[in-house]
Amino acid sequence: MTRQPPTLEDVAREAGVSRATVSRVINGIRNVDPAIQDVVRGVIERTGYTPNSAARSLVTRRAETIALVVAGAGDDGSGDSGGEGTAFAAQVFADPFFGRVVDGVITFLRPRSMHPVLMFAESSAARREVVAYLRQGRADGALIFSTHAEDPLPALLAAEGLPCVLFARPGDAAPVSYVDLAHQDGGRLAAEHLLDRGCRQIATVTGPLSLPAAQDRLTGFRDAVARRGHPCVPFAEGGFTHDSGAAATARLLREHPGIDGLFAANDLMAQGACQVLREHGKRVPQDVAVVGFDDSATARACRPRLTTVRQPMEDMAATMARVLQEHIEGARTEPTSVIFEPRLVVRESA
Amino acid sequence: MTRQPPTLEDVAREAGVSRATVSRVINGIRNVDPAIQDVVRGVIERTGYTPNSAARSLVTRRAETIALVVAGAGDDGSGDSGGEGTAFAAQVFADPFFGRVVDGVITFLRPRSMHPVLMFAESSAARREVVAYLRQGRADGALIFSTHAEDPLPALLAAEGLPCVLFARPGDAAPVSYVDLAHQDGGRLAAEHLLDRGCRQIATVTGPLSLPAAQDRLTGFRDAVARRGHPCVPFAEGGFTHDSGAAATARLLREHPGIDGLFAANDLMAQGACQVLREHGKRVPQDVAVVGFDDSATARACRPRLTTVRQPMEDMAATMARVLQEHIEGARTEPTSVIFEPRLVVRESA
DNA sequence: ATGAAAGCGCTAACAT
DNA sequence: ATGTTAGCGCTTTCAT
Repeated sequence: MTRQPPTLEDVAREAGVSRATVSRVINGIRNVDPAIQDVVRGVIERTGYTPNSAARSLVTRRAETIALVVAGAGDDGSGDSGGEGTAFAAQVFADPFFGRVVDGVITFLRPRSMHPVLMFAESSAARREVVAYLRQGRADGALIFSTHAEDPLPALLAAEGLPCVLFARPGDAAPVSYVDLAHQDGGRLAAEHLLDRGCRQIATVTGPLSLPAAQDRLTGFRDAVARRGHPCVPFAEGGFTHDSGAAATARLLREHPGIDGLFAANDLMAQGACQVLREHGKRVPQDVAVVGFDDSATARACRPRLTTVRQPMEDMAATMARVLQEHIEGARTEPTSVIFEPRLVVRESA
Repeated sequence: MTRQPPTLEDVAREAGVSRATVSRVINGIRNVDPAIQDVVRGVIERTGYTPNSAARSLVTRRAETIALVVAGAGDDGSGDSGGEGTAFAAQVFADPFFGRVVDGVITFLRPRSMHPVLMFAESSAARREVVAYLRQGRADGALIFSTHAEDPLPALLAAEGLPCVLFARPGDAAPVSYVDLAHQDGGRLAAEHLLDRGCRQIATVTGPLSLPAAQDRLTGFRDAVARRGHPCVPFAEGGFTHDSGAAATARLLREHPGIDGLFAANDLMAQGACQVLREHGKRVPQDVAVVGFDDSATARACRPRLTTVRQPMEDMAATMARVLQEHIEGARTEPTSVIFEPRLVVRESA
């Protein structure tokens, strides 16, 4: 029979004051006699008292928790496909990109003693679960990372008036805040670097073109190249995965064996591209220069090390958390957007 | 002024029954007239009622949440070093290994509508935070993944009687449940494969030898090799990171240029090893066969694809969640341990 | 500056 | 089978 943990009541009795006073001391509210404060703090220390957070949330209506949701495709119009986990998680975390996101989020949350709950919204059942979670007050808001455009989740949340902030501009112009990168500028940076290096036949492996981000990187790249006198750029669509990058590069090479410069829309694909190039007897960067995107851990780990367009993921994620917090506190009522600038990191591949 | 969300009371009034009855319907408790059930469900549907989870937790004393904690070194005896995030997160997620963990955990949690809160415990302040979190009742238990042995966290939790399950046997024999891999068998698998392949001069790049897992992999490897007539095996200690694997391999090569078989204690290091070998003009696997460990995403992504010892991470993580759940429910009171068997996955590197 | 008292929304005995 | 009642542990007016 382990004894019940002490409550506010216990502390109050022990300290010879009222619950209200103890509560004030705990929440750092002014107007409490310093002497009493000491007594109370002493009792708290001695008893090892910890406030019960359910009781507190019940009255403050705050969970001090936010949902960190990774949203994917999957529209299984069906009802609740129920249980079973999801290789989706492993897939998402395979791109080290997400580690930097978590890092940025934690940096903001920790000093405010808020905490992130990890959620996946890859099916309509899972999306409903996210909405329910917030409506139950288990989280005060959501940070959403969609791997596909046309994600229905933001609109669902907006319709319920639940605070949320997206990573990347929503496809359907839902009225929600978002943080994004100037992807076109990123594409331009890559193009100019390849051009400046003297590449004459350049091509690009894009991300899924249903994603605005992938579109924009392509557009920025293409425009910059056109501005330098190359009217059309061969491209092949990939899926932001290692294997899709390799496959796309193989296709590109079949049509255009003379390529000497390649821009892959993320590092994973750039790595796949380098491998295929090598298999085709091309040296990187001597025969073909390759530029990636993101600057994820893999960019430094592979050989040659990747020259890449870096997104300041940590800052972007922390900013998302900050904006979300403003919405939660009511300090901000209208949706806003914050756009970050990418920068080129030159290593060995180009 | 947005209207308050409906409460149980509202639903009860609307349905013409008592709160208790509505509560019974929601919690699926028998002994409720089917007709009434329908009415109640109708009202819930119409009003969009969602139970407030703080209120529920207050009485059930369950948060339906577990802490997913990644614990690291850092003993800053100092007080609260306070705020600031941690590149620790990015570092941890850089090993795709963790994605599989999340996958396994979610698989178990989701059907039980429990949720994971992500926490990092890399400093003593952060460890205290984890303990406080559980004591506040914000999570019902913790799943702990330590990157270093001698982690003080398990003992702290055990001392408070807070439910937790570790990944890997604790260094200090804290009285807590854990799930682990038969690392020695893994080392043996790697050794036998290299030997069967005909390697004559084999060596190994170990993990941090302060970690029991790294020790065991080495021991299993060494014993198996000895059993086949090779009394001593050269080894170099790494740190489970890509770069440390590369560095350790370089050292090994300096002393033993004739190596023709190499076992790296994880895939990240195996990848680093392959790169260094190539730089030394050695082909993998023709000149040197390389075996990794984990079977993380990188094993399939790098070239040559890694032959590696697979840990069933998803199953292990799901098992951790199951055991934790048993502790939380009180269905299990004594600590237990579950050991999984590794298996060899043969690809191209050996 | 401090205390008394009224809930927050829910579950769980207990009574019927 | 359903309703009544008593809290769960905390914050927060409102008095004093």
